[in-house]
Amino acid sequence: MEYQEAKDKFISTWGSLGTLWGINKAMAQIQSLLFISTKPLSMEDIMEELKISRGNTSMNLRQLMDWGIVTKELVPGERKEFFTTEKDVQELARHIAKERSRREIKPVIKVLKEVSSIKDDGTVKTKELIKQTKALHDLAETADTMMNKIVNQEHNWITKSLMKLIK
Amino acid sequence: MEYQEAKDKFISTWGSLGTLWGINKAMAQIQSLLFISTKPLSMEDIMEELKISRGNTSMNLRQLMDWGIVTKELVPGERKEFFTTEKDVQELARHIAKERSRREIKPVIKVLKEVSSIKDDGTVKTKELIKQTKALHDLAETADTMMNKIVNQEHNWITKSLMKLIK
DNA sequence: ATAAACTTTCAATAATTATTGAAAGTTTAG
DNA sequence: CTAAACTTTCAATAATTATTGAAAGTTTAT
Repeated sequence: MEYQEAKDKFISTWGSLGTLWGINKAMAQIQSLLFISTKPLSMEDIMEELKISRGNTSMNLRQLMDWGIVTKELVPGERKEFFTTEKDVQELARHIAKERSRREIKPVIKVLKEVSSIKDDGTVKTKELIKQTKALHDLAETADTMMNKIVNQEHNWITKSLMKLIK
Repeated sequence: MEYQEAKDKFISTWGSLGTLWGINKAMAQIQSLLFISTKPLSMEDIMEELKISRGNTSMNLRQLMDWGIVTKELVPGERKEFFTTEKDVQELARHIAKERSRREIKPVIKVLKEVSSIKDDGTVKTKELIKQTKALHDLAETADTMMNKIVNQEHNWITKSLMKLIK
């Protein structure tokens, strides 16, 4: 496999994985492109490489910046803006996990808390609703806490310790 | 908050969270409904409660069965089929994690492996592609392995140990 | 065997989500 | 100040994904 083929394969695979971390295809592809680029890219570069429109590029870059995984770079002597993504996978994972937790998981945990706290009117169905949503709440909260802690550790420390623990 | 309101809130919230674990709205809502039901439900029951068509119900129940989180129940003396979902959250999480890993994460890891194994032609951009996809490969593999192991443990054991470790 | 009870399939349609492109907005150089 | 270089916005459109409903298929009771 040659460079170009490998590059295309990476971008399209990583792009389609976007759903897994809750972002759309264009966003994921832009991030991929930046991730393997050896230098900051301009909007022009990105449009050209991915064959997407200016508007699309602009909107998705903005979202990537909102997620905190892409930043504007000022290149001296250049008028236009350049972009780079976080290059360290560990740091990238940290940002993504933190954002997903904030945007999606925490709000759900809140609802589960509310629902599981309704007053027990003594009926079987109410008891079941309370019991099951409570179980889900506890699971979601534990998972969320764990994920955030794991992802905030030093890479080697956590991998080593966990692997040892789990093996 | 009364039972009905709490129930509706739970079903719609959990339903919209479907994307987080890679399933569609109807699928997630059917699963939610079964999850808090005190008895197995028929297709008729589900259609009625969620106001969705017979076809939609049938297709989504099938998918839930493919995921291994919903099973057919035979009710003696009844002609139609009844459905139940896994009621234990731990077991539910295990199934979901296992399926997602198999369907989405493993294939991506495979591609990352291929891409990161292209021959180094000595150019800077090839070196960067190899380096970055390799880092991503290692991260994805570690995360996948960890997730699967964690989710396959006894509930209390893992929660206690991990919490102690991470605190 | 056949009719009723029930489930599945799938082409048509609806709903949602992503993308374009051109106009409006902003910044900088001269 | 103003024209050129560049970015953002957003209504229109395209692409994708979900949903319906009725016909076809299957199972069971008589």
